[in-house]
Amino acid sequence: MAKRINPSDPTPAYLQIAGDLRRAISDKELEDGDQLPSLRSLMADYGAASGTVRQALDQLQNEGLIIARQGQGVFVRMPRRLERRGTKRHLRSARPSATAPLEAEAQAQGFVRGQQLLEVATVPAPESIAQRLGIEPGTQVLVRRHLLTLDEEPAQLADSYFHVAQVEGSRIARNEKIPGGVHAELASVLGTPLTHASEELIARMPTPGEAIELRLPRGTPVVELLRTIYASDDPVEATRFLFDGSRHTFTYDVPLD
Amino acid sequence: MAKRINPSDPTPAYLQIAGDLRRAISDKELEDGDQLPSLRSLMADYGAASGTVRQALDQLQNEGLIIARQGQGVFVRMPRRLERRGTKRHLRSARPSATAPLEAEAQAQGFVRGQQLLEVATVPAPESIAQRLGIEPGTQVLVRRHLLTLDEEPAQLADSYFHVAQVEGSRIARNEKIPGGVHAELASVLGTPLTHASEELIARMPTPGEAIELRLPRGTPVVELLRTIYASDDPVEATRFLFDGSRHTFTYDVPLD
DNA sequence: AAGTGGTCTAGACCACGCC
DNA sequence: GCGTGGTCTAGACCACTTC
Repeated sequence: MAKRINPSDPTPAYLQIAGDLRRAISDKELEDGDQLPSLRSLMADYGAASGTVRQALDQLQNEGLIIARQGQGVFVRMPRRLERRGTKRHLRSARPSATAPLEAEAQAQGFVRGQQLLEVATVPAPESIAQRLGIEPGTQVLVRRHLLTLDEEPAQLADSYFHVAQVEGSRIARNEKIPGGVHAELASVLGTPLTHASEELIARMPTPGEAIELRLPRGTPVVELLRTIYASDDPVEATRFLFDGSRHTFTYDVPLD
Repeated sequence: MAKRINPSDPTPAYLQIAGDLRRAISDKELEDGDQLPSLRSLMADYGAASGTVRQALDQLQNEGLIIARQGQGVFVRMPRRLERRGTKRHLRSARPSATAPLEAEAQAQGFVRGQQLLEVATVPAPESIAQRLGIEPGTQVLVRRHLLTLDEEPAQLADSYFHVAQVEGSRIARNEKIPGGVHAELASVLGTPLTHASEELIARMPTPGEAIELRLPRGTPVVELLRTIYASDDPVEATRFLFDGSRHTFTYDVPLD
């Protein structure tokens, strides 16, 4: 490693230090989980003040390359990603109830997947949901909130919204898991199959509240995904997903012509 | 605004300051483009040292909420997003040459879209591309590199890779724009239509180099999208897109059953 | 107790944009 | 010239983890 600041280089010292460390990581001198030199030893190595070295480490944290753990040290961080298939996936009105397909998919990729039903409630529809369900904002809707984990770590929030009139009295409106899956249940309650869905994704930085819910370290973007499910062109479910962006990849099939 | 640090609150002072400013933004006291109080006036307001106020502003920059411009001030930042449709989009082997569909789409959304062909070259295939084209890494492939702009600002990089044998001698291999579009040309060169594509997206923070190429302020994630185009199950093109995550949304249609 | 990262001070000086 | 943000110092003290 360079361990020297070049004063004739106009690059700020903290970026020179960050650059040295970044190169060490991309050259695999330091790999996932490895500990970086301590803040104090970097100060000594480079002859820099603590604030300067901190800036360098902050920079790399914000790039998502390292994670600092108080009392322990600073470590390289390169999490694996779960592939989420947007097509030919789990969305089937008739579903083999052996093992849930999402479960199997995660297992095949070597993850332990967990799912918690956090809440079932009736609430006024948020703007983005109302728009997609084709109702006025503020109309009462039923919401089922889930938290999903990968390898025991929170990785995804999913809030699914339904028209109250369509699901009241059904298992969907009760605070309990639905063994065959919500979509099979929804199709059966409606008496028509679910025909298609549309998905809209954006990437952004999390709000502080979201960062806490998903336990996101600095430098981790989230992917917000809005999925609308239709039965014969009528929107029957709208779900707002919030994914840990560092631990997912999203795939879609696109037919041409 | 609060303008006061509560010493009995265990929340660090810089997060209290950031919280005050964040609330002002989300409550629309400060809107897109508005200038925040200067660093020095915040120091005076809160009775905090410069470093502390800077930490607060850094925090908000990393959330993508504000942008600091040296010599000018700190401003609220909420850019609009271009919708990129993953389905029924521009990918047609026969394409009406009136106005390019992507162009029309951007215009309909009120953006001025620009496109530059940066380079056409033959290079060894990067790992991720080789994998998707079904060839050995390092095999020579033809690449066409584009930079796309929205409202005169760089917003997207796109590197499209082709099998050398399939495109040599065609207009695709020459350093010039292709009026009817690359895909119509590719289908005609191959003598078969393009049948389908797959897209894989990840969200992450940019490398410093990428941040410069796309002129990304701090707190802006990128979306890296790998698209593979097939003609009868044979991969014929692989493109690596890099989007300014703050200025795009991605939409897909998902058929069910 | 010793070592780690996290916060904060009270400055100095630099670089940039605008009038 | 003046006001803006950007970098940096040389510390102090706090919070957390490990032994």
